[in-house]
Amino acid sequence: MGFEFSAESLPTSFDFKQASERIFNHWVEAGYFHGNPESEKPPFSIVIPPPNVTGALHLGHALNNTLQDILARMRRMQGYETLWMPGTDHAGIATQAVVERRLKEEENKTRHDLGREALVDRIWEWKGQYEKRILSQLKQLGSSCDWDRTRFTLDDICARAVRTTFFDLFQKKYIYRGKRLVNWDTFLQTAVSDDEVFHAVVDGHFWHFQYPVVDPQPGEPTHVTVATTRPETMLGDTAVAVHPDPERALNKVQAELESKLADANEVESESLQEQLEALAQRRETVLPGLIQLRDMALAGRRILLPLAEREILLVADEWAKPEMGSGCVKITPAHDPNDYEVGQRCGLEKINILRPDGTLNVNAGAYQGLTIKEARKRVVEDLETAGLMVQVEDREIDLAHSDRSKTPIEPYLADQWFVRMQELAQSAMDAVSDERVQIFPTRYRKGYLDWLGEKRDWPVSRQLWWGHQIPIWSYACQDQEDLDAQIARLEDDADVQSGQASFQVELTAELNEQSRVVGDDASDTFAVIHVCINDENEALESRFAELGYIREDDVLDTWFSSALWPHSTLGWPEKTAELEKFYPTSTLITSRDIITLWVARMVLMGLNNMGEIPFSEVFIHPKILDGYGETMSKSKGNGVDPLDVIDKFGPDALRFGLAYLTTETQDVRMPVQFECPHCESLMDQTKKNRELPRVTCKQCGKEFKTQWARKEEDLALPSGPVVSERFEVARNFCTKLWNASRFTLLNLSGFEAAVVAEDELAFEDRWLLSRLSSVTNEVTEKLNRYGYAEAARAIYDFAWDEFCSFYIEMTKSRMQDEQSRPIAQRVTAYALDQLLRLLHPMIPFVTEEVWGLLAQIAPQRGLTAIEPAAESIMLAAWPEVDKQRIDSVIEQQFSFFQDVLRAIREIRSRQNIAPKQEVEFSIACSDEIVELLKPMDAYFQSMANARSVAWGQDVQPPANSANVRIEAIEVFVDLKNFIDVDAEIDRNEKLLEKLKGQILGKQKKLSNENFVARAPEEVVQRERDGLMQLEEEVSSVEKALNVLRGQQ
RNA sequence: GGGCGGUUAGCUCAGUUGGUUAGAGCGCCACGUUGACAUCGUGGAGGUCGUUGGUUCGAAUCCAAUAUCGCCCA
Repeated sequence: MGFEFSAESLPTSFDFKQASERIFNHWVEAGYFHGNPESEKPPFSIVIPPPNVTGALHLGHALNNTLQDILARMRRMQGYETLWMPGTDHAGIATQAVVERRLKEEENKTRHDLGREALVDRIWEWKGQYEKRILSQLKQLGSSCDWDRTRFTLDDICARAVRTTFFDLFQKKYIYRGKRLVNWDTFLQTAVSDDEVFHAVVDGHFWHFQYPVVDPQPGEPTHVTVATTRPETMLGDTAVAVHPDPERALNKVQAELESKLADANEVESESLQEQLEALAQRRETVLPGLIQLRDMALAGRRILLPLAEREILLVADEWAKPEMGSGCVKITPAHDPNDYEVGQRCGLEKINILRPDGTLNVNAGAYQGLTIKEARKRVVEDLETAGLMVQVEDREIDLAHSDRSKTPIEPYLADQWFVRMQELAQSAMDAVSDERVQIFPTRYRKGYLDWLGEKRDWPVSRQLWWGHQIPIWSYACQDQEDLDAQIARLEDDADVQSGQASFQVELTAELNEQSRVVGDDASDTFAVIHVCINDENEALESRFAELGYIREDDVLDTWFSSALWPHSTLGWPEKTAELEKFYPTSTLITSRDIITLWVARMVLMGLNNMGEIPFSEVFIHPKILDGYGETMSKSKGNGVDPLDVIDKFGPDALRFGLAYLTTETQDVRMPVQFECPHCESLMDQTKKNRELPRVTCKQCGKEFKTQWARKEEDLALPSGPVVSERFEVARNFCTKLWNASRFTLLNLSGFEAAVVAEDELAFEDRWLLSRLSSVTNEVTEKLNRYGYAEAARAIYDFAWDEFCSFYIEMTKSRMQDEQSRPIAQRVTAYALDQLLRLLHPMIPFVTEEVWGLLAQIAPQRGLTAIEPAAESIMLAAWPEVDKQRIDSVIEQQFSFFQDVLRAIREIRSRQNIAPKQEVEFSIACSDEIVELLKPMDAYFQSMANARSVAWGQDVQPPANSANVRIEAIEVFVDLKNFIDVDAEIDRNEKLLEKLKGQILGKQKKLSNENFVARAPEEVVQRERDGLMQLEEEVSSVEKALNVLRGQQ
């Protein structure tokens, strides 16, 4: 037996920088990450929530992927054929916007200067760059994805799945075209989604003007007054609304004000009082008029829209607020979301007055061709000229802006493709209701079900160039004859008959009748025929093009392709071996903001395409917030790059730290710091300094750059990474594990594997094995239920407090002893082996490294059976719980030992006795406990430098002593001449006070008849026992005090 | 406006079905380096569990109201 480790060959900390890449490459090359569809093992599969290629990964991604990897690695060790499918998402609008913005910044060009093809090429370049970066980040994290299978939502395989799905839905008549109010960016000429809109307060005006009533009867008002911040929209007005029951509405407002007044303070009540008075006045002056107008509305009376000289309706709708302004409101359904709703409720026409570029269209009459700004000016002038302008107020306006172009958003009615959700949504609701799909934590079910329950049709068009172009070719028919001819031709078409293509007719007139949209181009079209083609088929596509069919420009919502992810990545619509083996997938791990956008849609698409749910469990994990409770983001500057954390603390520390934080209920707050690149000191990030391009270090006074650096002089500075101290715990833990391993390796010289018989085990061996079994059970169960933090805590506490602080300390003497060494070595090697396996899913790198080292000196090991160590810890079996080993008696006994040890240490500490100074102690306790503790005698020596002098019931305190009582055990430390009497008196007096307080509390409880009568017998008994115990303790403290006082 | 969640030590978080006067890590204080580990060891100080009311013999825990912060939806 020649091999042994030397202290020199094993550094005192794990060099992750040197080891990570080597270890990871080895795993990849050995093919451990590969999911084999031909395997006989039971499957376990996860699809990655594909990170989008807009930018690099942040800490939220690191968390998401760590959690997936922990499960994947555990399942692999448990003998499952595991597939973790990686990939990225094209993220239509976000990615295109980033590239367009750069194009503008760097070349001062718009996408129109480049054209569709060239722009898309640019975006592919961007994608290539960021995908590479993202995949590299995932790999540095240690993600055990099957990298050979990496997919992208816009690659050929995914594209085919999208095309097939769209065609299927089209055939099922789930796809239709309709109008929808979108956030229109007139600068970029595209719709942007709600979350790409920001609101900013700007200075504006509030114009009040009058519309004449058509044929007013005697006693009726001749005009109604309306107000708006956007006067030009009046050209698209189709109604004026008044509240259907203005009196009731005012009563309600009054009641609310009064109830507020009831419990308002003085300052508030003054203003509330004023509001109430104004309301009362309003009842006098405004209410009668509103009631009259309401009646006129019900009678179907009309208003004359000035300038346009059109008659519009007067309608009754709750959107009108009788407590505000004139109580009447103009309605422009095609250009305001609230008015759109009113339009839907009241069946109003929706008149679009805008062109995509933000100039006015033919519906604006004389104002056609003007920009919005010009039109506003002219409309205001013309209303003034007509004597209809009543008042102009200056007002701050909360205006929606496009995040992309920073220009104001115009609500705009646009053609959009929709997916009909009635049946699809129901199927996805059923899957969760009957628990084929389980969502954890369960509280997220409600949001999922509520959202799907609305069954709102899904608008899938995006006015972009980057994405899956909608595979529809449309033909506008001029009249019935044209339509009939086209239909006849299509019905005869061989490709239509063979199911390669499918068509739908959209009758424009009918559609316009339904929603009464007045557009600027639709009026002369009789009907539109839409043809959908089921696959990339250039011949077929160009044949339709030649027939005058025009391809839809828009692309599909990114979520459309992500919705197919669990089956598209496995090769659908081909019937692949992968689908057969790994679909449905086992679990989905994601964050809560996309439960509806993504999770719900995967369920319904999985059911539609595969006839089966895409996954049986969903785990929703917390979000990572900064120290102020704000979500981390690049744009705020409070984001942490996982690579910075990995660089500073190592991948294992990042992973363990994240797992340790993943509790069920809470989001994670993570205060972040800048690390000064000059002196390495940390500086708290504040709301102020996180926005600066350069920051001055408070420690050394030197400057460093941040992510905001743009100017050359800033960029020249070294960069200060953003990190968080919260990973220190995890880093320290990894180092602790490394050093415990190091100790073990150094003490395994001459190790020989052999079965260890039960009676060969020392007391502490049996204790450790008992604890190990309990912890194995706990870790396994917690991870099965996504209890990451609980599992991490359990294994952390065991490894640190039990394995290191006690077991290893106790083996130190055994390792020096020829006789006891072999058993101590075998148990230690076994325990370390098991501990490494339990930790491997969370901290794969350091465990793999130690595993390899352990194999050098203990290539075969085990307790009841000797087995050769697997070549990699990834191939090692997950520890089994050995229930036989769990021994509560031993654990109880061991805790007595720990208590006594702690008591001696405590006395040493409070008496300020130098560690090198040996002390003598005696223990007064029952014979049974003596029997238990006496075998541990040597450990009191080695772990507290204390020598026992007396044991048993008759032990009397030495003359100069300090004592600690633990239940029925009293520990005396003989202090001889170095006693600090005052310190002891002080401490005993404090203790006495505390004990008396506790006794008082218990006495009070027990003298409460209700308690004795109603509380369960065992609880009462526990109180009685506790009281007795306390009284005994008081008497020993009093005794000790007497002795001490005698010595003063 | 609706839904969900948080509020426990200076900081970040645990706290099973209600049952001894509430725990951890970091930070703080004191002491300590000849050999696994100073990214460490030993000991200590530190909390009327957001507020108010209720249920109960008993509430951090259950109920109601309220404040405040966050997220989602409209």
